[in-house]
Amino acid sequence: MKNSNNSYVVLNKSQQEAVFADDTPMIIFAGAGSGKTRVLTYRINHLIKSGVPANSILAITFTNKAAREMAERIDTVVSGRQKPTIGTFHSVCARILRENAHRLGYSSRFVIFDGSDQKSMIKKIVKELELSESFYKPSMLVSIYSKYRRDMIDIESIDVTSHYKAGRIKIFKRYESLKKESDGMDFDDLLLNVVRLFEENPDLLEFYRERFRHLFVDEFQDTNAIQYRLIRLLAEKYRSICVVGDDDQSIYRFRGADSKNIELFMKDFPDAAIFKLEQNYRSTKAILEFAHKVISKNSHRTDKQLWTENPEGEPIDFIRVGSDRDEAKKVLSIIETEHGRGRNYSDIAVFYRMNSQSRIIELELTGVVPYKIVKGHRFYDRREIKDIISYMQLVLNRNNNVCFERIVNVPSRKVGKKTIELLREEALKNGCSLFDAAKLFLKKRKNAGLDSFIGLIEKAEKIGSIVELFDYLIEQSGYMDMLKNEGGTVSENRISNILELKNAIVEHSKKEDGSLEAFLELTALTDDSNDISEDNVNLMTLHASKGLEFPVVIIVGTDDGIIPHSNSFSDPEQLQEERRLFYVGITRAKEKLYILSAASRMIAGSLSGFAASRFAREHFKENNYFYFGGNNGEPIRKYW
DNA sequence: GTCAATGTCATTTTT
DNA sequence: TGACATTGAC
Repeated sequence: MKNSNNSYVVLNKSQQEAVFADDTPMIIFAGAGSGKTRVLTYRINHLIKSGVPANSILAITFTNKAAREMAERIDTVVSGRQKPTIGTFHSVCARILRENAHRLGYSSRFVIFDGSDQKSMIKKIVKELELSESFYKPSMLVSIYSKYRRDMIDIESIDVTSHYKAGRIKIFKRYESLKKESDGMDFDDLLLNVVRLFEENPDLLEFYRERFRHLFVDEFQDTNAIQYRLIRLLAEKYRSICVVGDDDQSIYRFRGADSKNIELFMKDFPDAAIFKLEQNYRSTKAILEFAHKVISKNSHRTDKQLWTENPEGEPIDFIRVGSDRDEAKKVLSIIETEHGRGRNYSDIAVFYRMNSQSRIIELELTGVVPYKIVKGHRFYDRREIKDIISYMQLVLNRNNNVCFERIVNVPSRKVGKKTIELLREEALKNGCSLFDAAKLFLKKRKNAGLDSFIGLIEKAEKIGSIVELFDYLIEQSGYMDMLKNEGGTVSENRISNILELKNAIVEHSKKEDGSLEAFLELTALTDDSNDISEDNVNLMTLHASKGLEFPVVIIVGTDDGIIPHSNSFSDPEQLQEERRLFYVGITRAKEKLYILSAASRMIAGSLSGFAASRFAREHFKENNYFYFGGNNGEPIRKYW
């Protein structure tokens, strides 16, 4: 077995202990870069070798990318045709639900609504109920509701004494019924419904306990209450469960992740064997020491100290410049310097706290240095892609009102607000979907555009091959023509995105389960499967950097108010999470780390001043000033 | 019903 | 800054 440096590796002592431990509940505390994926895959291979059927193993990862990586490393020679199930919580749950949707009153072709679907649904509901749009903000409602559901709070039980709460409850109820009507589930439903399914159907629970007799959970510190409940349900009987985590890398509290699940696990499985992986194989001593200084300021950590046999390495450069523009220029010059020293562009990554920071950096890099944004927008979130996918979803399930409304007038068929309003009334009256309402409507009134739309979808429903269906839809709907007529680079981009989607469909159709349903599921749950092959500088948020590593890392925006974000100032818990986020970013670096800070930047259209981040000031003592160094951006170097 | 111009508002992180 | 909604002219 080779590691990522392409040298032959063996397991160190603590790794071996974990890999070959008895099949009892176990928890592995794996520090950053300590080879946890290696341990996980070795252990899975070990189980298979010792006679466990590969297909009775379920490994849950945090991202689909991690799942793919792990799948590649599972020893297929040993497992033969059987394969372990590897996926994220959401994709595994979706699979379980497809097999049993009827028990919950869904069809097996139910649709998955992602975050932006949720937002637009809520927005529509607020309008429909004639509530104040400035008060009931979709994104806020989505997150409040998600929290309710994660905490398993029944909205019926909430007191509605205050009118704003009453409004919310109304919205949430309507949202629930809208989802049901459309035969759709959101991300929370995927998890909740599986828990419900298991708790209400002991036979099913038995079945899946048998099916997934051996459990592995990666990034355990980022599981939420429901996910933990699900794991416990499955694991209780056979108690073959291995969880891997690092409380220092818990950065998804805002999404309900609770590193207390680690304590809970140890309480629920008091006999769990505990392993610690503390040797780091990734970073230089300089980087690791800096990382440790940053994270050790947090309280309530499980005690551990990473160490490495790697060389001391280059010192960390802390660079403070005058403005965000200068910062971007500095990023460019660092990239050019590093590239000049013989590094590939793909060896370099730039991390930022928020997506909006990427723009100014892109401005400097475009045309000079090749770069790619790692899931800035997910590919499947792009407008043209969502449009086309909506077409396909509607073909699959004509009750999907959300999709119907999205595309009935794209490209323009002269079906505007007024017509849709009429269709809604019709649908309400007859208790049917918008699609069927449209058919009824057409019996009474002429509407050429709507008529052609209905015809388009009904014809499409008869097409068997998904590739043919795709071609039919983009051509006959007039979508391609619309883009071609628009002209301009934006439209050209959209066209090439659609062609890329076609590639994905062609690829998909060759797969074992090449169905349209399976494809649509992929689009809802997949993070960008972006080609790693090309030589690009990687740009991404700190969150997106988790699980990755790069020889050179540049962290920008290390200012008080950005990292840590100003929203966290008042909440010590939140502040600790920001520190962990910074720690995650630092520990991605293998050889060289640059920390950048700017004294002023444009935020939301206005210029504001920033002090260097407290996380940096603690260590780079020379920089106790609000502003220094002008625009020259000479690094302040710190040697340890 | 469409389009362009103007106005308003928000900015954390994501499966 | 720019995404997005609303307004007003055709």
